[in-house]
Amino acid sequence: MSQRRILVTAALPYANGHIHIGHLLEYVQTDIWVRFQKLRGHRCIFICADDTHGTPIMMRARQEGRSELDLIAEMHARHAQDFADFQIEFDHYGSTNSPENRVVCSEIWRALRLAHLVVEADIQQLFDPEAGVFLADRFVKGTCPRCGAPDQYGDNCEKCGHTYRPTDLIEPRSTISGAVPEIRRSRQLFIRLEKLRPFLTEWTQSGEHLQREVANYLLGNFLQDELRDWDVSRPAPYFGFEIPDQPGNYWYVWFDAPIGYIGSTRQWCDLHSERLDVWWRNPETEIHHFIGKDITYFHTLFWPAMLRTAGYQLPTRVHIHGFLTVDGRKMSKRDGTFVLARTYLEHLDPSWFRYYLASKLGPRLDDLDLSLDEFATKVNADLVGKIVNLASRTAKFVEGARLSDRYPEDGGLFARGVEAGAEIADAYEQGDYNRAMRTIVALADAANPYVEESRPWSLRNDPAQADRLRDVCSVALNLYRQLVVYLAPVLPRLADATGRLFGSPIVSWGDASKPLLGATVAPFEHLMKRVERKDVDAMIEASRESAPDPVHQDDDGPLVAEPLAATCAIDDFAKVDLRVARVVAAEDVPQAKKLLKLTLSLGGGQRRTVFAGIKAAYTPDQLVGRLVVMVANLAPRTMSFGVSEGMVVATGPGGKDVFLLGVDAGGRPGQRVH
RNA sequence: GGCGGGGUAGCUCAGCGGUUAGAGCAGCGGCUUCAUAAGCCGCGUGUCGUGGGUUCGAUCCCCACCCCCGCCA
Repeated sequence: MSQRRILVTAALPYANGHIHIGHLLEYVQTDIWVRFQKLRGHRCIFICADDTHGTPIMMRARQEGRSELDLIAEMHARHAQDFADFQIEFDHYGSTNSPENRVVCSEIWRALRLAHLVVEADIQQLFDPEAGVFLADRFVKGTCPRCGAPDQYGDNCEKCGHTYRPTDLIEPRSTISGAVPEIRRSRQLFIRLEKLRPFLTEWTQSGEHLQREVANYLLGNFLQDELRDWDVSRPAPYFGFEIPDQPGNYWYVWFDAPIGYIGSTRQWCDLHSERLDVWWRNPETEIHHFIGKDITYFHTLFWPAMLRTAGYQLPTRVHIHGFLTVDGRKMSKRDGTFVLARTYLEHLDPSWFRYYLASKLGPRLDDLDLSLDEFATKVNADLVGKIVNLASRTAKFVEGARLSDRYPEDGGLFARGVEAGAEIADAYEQGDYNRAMRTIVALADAANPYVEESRPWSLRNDPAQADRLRDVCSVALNLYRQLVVYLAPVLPRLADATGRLFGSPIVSWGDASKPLLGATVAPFEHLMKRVERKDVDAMIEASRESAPDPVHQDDDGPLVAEPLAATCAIDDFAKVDLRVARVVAAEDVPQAKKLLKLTLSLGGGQRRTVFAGIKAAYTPDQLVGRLVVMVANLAPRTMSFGVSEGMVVATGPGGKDVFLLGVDAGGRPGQRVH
């Protein structure tokens, strides 16, 4: 078997959120494949990175009052820790916001320009006048123009499935500020994919680049008709890379994200004195992308088009998987099935999850169901009951002693395991992990009766049978070790522990075909715990978000529009001096569109002048005499109409929908709000 | 609507032209007691979605239909 050179990627997780078990399906799947290839002795590197650009990152950073760089640095560290704790081992985990990535983006961009694939066009887009940003589809909500369902996103209606443009929405609202968006024109840059349609048709339909159903899907849905131009620029403000030959415009996050595969490889190359071209411009290198079905066309149309144009090697294969469901349903925060990686780790062993996924994963893009009952029974029955049990029921009989120097007669069990190795390897190679697991468990099913019939627990009572006892245990432990070699891509921790048990680490697939002879057996350490249903339940409970109030059916619109801020300390809160104040005078500011001038009394002759943006919601005479809450220690601010000495607090999305906070009966001007 | 995938034992699934259709889990009975209440043995008359067709022979091929699921920038 000649050594292959293989570059593997998993999709770059977005730096806007934490890793959850749905993400982990992909990283575990990929990590297993990579570990398998390495175990087989191939040269294989696993490259990934955080995907850091785009409007959601920008908005979130803004809401949290920090820089984008600060946000993505924190997420990078958290992601890396979550992955490491799930035993997902990258050769390099970079960031799309790196100098290396910018260089590769520029280079690919130049190639696209040279190939005359970049065109300009004016488009109409919704713009949030309050936040000052153009609104991506998912930042606009409104009423579906076809079926009238309220509260639908800007791209399609969840109720009737109709797709439309955000400008088609009835009564659109920005989910960022709640403002009514304006339609603005912007000049943007597009990639003319249509020119590459013959190439893409050929590439997607030939060889083993894609799963058959994916190739059919592309042919039926996209490649049949003229390909639309792909909008790859975004006007400022945008968190990303500015386009060198188009100042004030940025590459759309989906342009630089896949390029991150190359950018991150480049960082790895610099760290390891490797040449990028060996990995990305060499037909002898295999490139494998693992992705979820939701981002299929980015990786099977746009990405090959970019690679082709810039002279990079095309993917050998794009491995596409389905989504993770829990107990047959979409992950849901309310059901507690939207489980963060961190929450899982607080309750359960990551090895269990890796094994469960492996036992269910196949080469196709079906969704994978995490049935919580099955999770517990499968792990307990297969791993603990059958496989690990082979060691735990025999190792202590030979603790501190040596295994036989010649492999004893075992009725052909070990040889059968060697033979099965080829099929197991083939299954791993194909991504048919469930077949691999079934084959491995079947070997364990054959090994346990051997122990049963050989009765080592009886043999140890008779000193004359010492050799026989050692032989029986040598067989059982070698069969166990053989299985662990086959499981090593899935259960690296178990492989490590097994290596320690025999003082001989598992380093290659070939370790499964040679019995370990004469090795000294170390004191037995527990290899794997059973899954306790109560721990699973506790994890679900910890993930559950409280059910909505049964009487007040409040929707999640406000929280979606403005997610909760980061935790602050009580001292932070105390810095803001909120006071009850009485409005003693209120007058219109004719030159201002939004403002009223309020005179507030804090009692005892203390007066403050405050300009409040509530003109659309209140008339002056509605306000005079009432109590409001004001920020009393806000630094005064000079406005063109005078100095504002604080602010009144209010809620609501803005415009006419502004609601002042009141004070229940008994509150008095000057009292502090605690 | 179009395209794709699927409908096999109570549950999860394997098998995909050929001997009486399989495995795991669950259930029942027994054995064992080395092991983390683990293990071993035994127990399945299932219209292989429905109706036609091809064939010596169909769960497996062909046609029609029914039902589920996914996708449709």
